[in-house]
Formats: sequence, C-alpha cells, structure tokens
Amino acid sequence: MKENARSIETVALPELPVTQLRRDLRQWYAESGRRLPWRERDDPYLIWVSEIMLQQTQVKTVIPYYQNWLSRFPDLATLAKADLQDVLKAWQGLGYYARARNLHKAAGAVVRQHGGIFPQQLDDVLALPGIGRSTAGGILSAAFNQPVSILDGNVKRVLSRLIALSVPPAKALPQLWQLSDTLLDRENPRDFNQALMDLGATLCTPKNPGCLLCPWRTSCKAYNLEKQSEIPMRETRFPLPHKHIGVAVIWNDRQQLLIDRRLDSGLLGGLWEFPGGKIEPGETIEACIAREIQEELGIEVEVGERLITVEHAYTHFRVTLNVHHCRHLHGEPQAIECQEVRWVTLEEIDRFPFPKANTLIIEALREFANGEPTSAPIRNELR
DNA sequence: AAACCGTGGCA
DNA sequence: TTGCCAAGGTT
Repeated sequence: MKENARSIETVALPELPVTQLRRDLRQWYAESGRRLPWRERDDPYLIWVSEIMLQQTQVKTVIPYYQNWLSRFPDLATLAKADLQDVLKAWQGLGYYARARNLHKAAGAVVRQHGGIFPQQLDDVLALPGIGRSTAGGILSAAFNQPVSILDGNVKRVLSRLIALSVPPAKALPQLWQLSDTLLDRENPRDFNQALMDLGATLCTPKNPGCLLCPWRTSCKAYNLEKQSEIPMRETRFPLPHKHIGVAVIWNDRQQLLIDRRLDSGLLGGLWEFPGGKIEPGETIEACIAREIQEELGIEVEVGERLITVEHAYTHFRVTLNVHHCRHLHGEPQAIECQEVRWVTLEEIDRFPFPKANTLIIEALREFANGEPTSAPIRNELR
C-alpha cells in the first residue's frame, strides 16, 4: 500500500482530543457494543470467515450464512479439502462469489505454506487472495489483538463526519487511513476497531444518525455544523444500463434440463445457469434463444412458450430474463463458451450452485412441474 | 487506476 | 419504481 504523501501534507488533519475519544468510545462499546457470533472466540479461522462474508454485506444478511458455513466447514483444514462446488453452494445467494473462490484458494495456501496455521504477520496475511488492507487489519486486531487499523464503510463514514470531510471518502483515502491509524487505541486495538464499526453500523448510520446518543458528538465536526446528513459526500453515478436476455430451459425426452457452468473468472464465476444471451436490436426473443443456443452449445432447439420473466439488478446493470421452454431437437451439447454442460432432473438441480436470478427460474419450474397455473410475470422484488 | 463484482433493504 | 448503500478486493 503506497501512501500519497502529497495529499497528506496539503489536507491537514484537525486537532483531536485523541485520548478522550478513545476513552469515550471504549465506555460506549462496553455498554452498547453488539454481541455477534464471531466475537465469541478468537480463532483466526472463525474471524477470517466472518470478515470475508462481511465485505460489502450487512451483518443481518451474513449471520445465517455464517452459521451454515461453520456447520459444513468447521475448521480451516476442512475448507481446504472441500470441493469448490460445495463451497460455492454454501455461498449461494450471498453474492460476490469471488470471495468464496478466494477463501477456498487461500485455505489451501495456508495449509501448504503455513502448515495449516493462519499466519500472524501482516505481509503473510495480505498475500492471501481476497484479503486486502482493511480485512487484514480486521482479522489481526480481532484474532490477535494486534494494533493494525481498518477502513471499511462504517469507519469511512464515522471518520468523514468526525472531521467534516469536504470531499467523497474515495478522494481522501490516505487521510482517512492516517486518521484511523492515529486514533487506534494501541492498548486495546481489538475493542477499538470493533467499537468503531459498531458505532458506524448502529449510531453513525447513513440516514438518520443517532447523534444524541453518540459518544463522539462533542468532538464531531459534522454534528457541530449540523451537516451529518450531507457527510459523507457522494459521487455522482450514471444510470444503470438495461440488458434484455433470452434464456432457454431446454428439455430432452427424458424430462431432463440442460444447465451450464460459467467460466471461473468474471460475473457469477463458477456458478451454474440456464443458457442464453443478449437479444440483438430488432430480434425476437425466440430467434435470440435459438441463435444463442446454437452458438454457445452447438445444438438445435425448438423454442416453445414463455415460462417466466425475471427482473434483476446487478451492481453495474439491470437485466430482464425472458425465459422460454425449449425442446432439444438434435446435436450433442458442447461446452463452447462455458466450463461444463450437464443434463439434470428437477430432483438433482438443488445440488448445484445457482445465482439468485436463476433460482427464481427453478422455482417457476417447480410450479410448472407441479401443474400450478402460470401467473403473470413474476417480479424479483415481489418474491 | 477506473471498472468490475451480487444481493437485500430502505425510502 | 428507482437509486442508494452495505465489515472491499482484484485487475
């Protein structure tokens, strides 16, 4: 990590009553800190798993996945030996699937390079895939009480308000890192870092922060300027592009369905899906599906009636999946633009990891197979 | 170094 | 309905 020395010089950090801030935060945490599953023990594997799951993901979402994960992969050695498909299955629905692939890969690295013992050197931890500076600090401080600072979304927001930062946090990362490091209570780094995140998650929230209960309110520049709701400043973004996709549910004459496994890199890497592709301008859904299936799988299908229409939003675009029943006519399916192709029954399909939008298709297939009446287009957000 | 990478909840 | 944001890292 390279510090931007110039910007540190030009943007001076305010004078802060550091000792008092540490003491007030410590006392608040003792009274109001959260009790969370990964705070009950200091096993680095348990802390590590929680830190990866919590990247860009809220505590409430993580907890059930965390419990289930530990029942399947109770220790690092078990995870290292596990099949990647089982790992992805346990991650199904959490999103950012590279986190699961990297966790699995890193477990193997710890076994081979560190004798199965999670490393305690910052450089060794940072060398593991999926662990950056903030996650390394979170793990080392929580598991070993090491004085390593953190800078996650909570801390960025808390510190931005504390100094009334006049630019979006992304434009001031060196200063925010320096502030996190300056404030860090080196006598109690574990509790300090956890307290800072709790403060951001429960009081110093993005909307309607509970400033009247905040232990830092007398020192908080944003509060004293009544600018809590304007800080941190946001970057302006472009509207999300919308893609229209034709998707095939291909049946053979043995009541089996054709699914494919995506390439390991990129969007939804390593997960299974129903094949399909983008509808070209002026193209009908049926023509698109027939064309995509010929191009991607090298087979010919007859496109039948609509099964479901799924709306789904990813981070950088929205999609409409136009899903149609298809009948396999001829040709042996080939893995041309994917890793693997497979015929499965509706009974077997649950064993494979699918992304969210595809699980909605599977639900619709179940209803179809059970002879339930097809309803109006089902919207993702209504489910 | 800007772009990419999921999903759920909320207003 | 749409946009925003969340315990960020990788390329």
